[in-house]
Amino acid sequence: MAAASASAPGVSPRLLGGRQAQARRNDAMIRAAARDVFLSDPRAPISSVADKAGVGISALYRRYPSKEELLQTLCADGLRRHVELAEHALAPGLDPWEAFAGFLTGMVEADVHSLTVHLAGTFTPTPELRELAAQANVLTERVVEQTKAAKAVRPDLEVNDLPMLLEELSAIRVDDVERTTALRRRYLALLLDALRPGATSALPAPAPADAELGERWATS
Amino acid sequence: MAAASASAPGVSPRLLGGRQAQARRNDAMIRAAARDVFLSDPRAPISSVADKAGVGISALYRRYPSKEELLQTLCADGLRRHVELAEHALAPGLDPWEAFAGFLTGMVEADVHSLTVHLAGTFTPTPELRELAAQANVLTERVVEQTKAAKAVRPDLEVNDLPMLLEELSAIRVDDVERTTALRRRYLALLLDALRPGATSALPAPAPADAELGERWATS
DNA sequence: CGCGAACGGAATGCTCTGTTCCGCCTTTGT
DNA sequence: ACAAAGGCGGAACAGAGCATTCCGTTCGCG
Repeated sequence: MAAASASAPGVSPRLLGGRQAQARRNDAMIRAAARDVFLSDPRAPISSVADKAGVGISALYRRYPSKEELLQTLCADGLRRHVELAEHALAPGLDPWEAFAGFLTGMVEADVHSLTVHLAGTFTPTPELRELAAQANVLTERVVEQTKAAKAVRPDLEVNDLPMLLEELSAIRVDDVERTTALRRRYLALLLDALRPGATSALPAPAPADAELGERWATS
Repeated sequence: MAAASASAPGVSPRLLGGRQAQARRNDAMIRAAARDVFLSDPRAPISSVADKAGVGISALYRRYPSKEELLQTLCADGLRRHVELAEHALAPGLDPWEAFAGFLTGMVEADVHSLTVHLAGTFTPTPELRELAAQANVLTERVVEQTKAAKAVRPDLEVNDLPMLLEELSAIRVDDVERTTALRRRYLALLLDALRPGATSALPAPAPADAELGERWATS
């Protein structure tokens, strides 16, 4: 995944168009590379994205006028995924616990938290971003409410616990990406065991307040 | 805690010695400031330590020849605390679960993980550090073994899970330090609920291997 | 065969930091 | 009372890291 296609002269001769095809391929490579790189280090230099994508820096700047816009794009992608997952969990007919657990699982697998909250400090949010974030917030609240209403989680769990729990899980990280996912699954399972209703000890402090979560995504 | 004592001329006239007393006070201030600062950001500049301590940069460099040595000192402090806590948990006569839970609680309250693992990337470990780390490792293993032998934790918990779980907990962080501790207590309680033995789901992936933990503290 | 979109990657200018250095102030020894 | 010396504050220095710009090159297409 280092630098394969863009530099070899005769490789894969015009399977698709020519220059335009490369451009479209580069588009995808860059998106993917940016996701990978910034997922593992939100403050990574833009050159490492170019390196990972196997393209030059100009290819990057041709598409995104600045690093900030690239990050905003990635963040928006993450928020959209967040919304999707919440909507799926709210679909009628699902087992409440399965819906809730599936929501968390999806959030962890897509590393939505890293894509949104971790990136949030590194650029100024656009109105669109705020809009998406507000939407994600509302839907997430609804998911938690639905689950609590069905008594499918311990009653002392609050909405604002979720970002913190996701923060915990996204701190799990080893060099290998797939192994990281596997490990996160392990500790998510542990977490889910603790969240199931049943004889459990009382939680010793109130859940995070909105302000403590950084209110990066104020509901405004 | 900004800059109170060091700059006002007539304040607190020689309550203790004179220059030597200030030096000793600075010593403590600097240690504490460094702990606070690097705990909340392992890559913080050294000037922010000086600022937080309310002293100039020279006061710092008088004591520690370089940033690296300061970090090494802090890390050693953390490891020593780690060893203490493990030894305490191994003291005979304690309830196995209480010993284990107390160990984790102590590790979290002192933020040992941030002091050791998080700092570990930012300097080259000294032999003394390696020695301490090896000791901490061995004792921690013993704590887990003791707890598992007493069947006081779920059987699928492994020693190498602990660093990851501590990593999770040290990801909990808000601006206010005390509130951070309180929140960590909350999520530690959640975690302990999941660790207690009982009807729990199987964990879906093997625990971290030594190498995956970064083997920063190789047992050598 | 020539035009121009798309690139690669060096060059630029700026910011951030570890470390050094210099002049000042306050004890302390005589 | 005075001069030397320990401590100190903070400006100055040097170097690294990075976003962004710029220029020469490549290659498909008309």
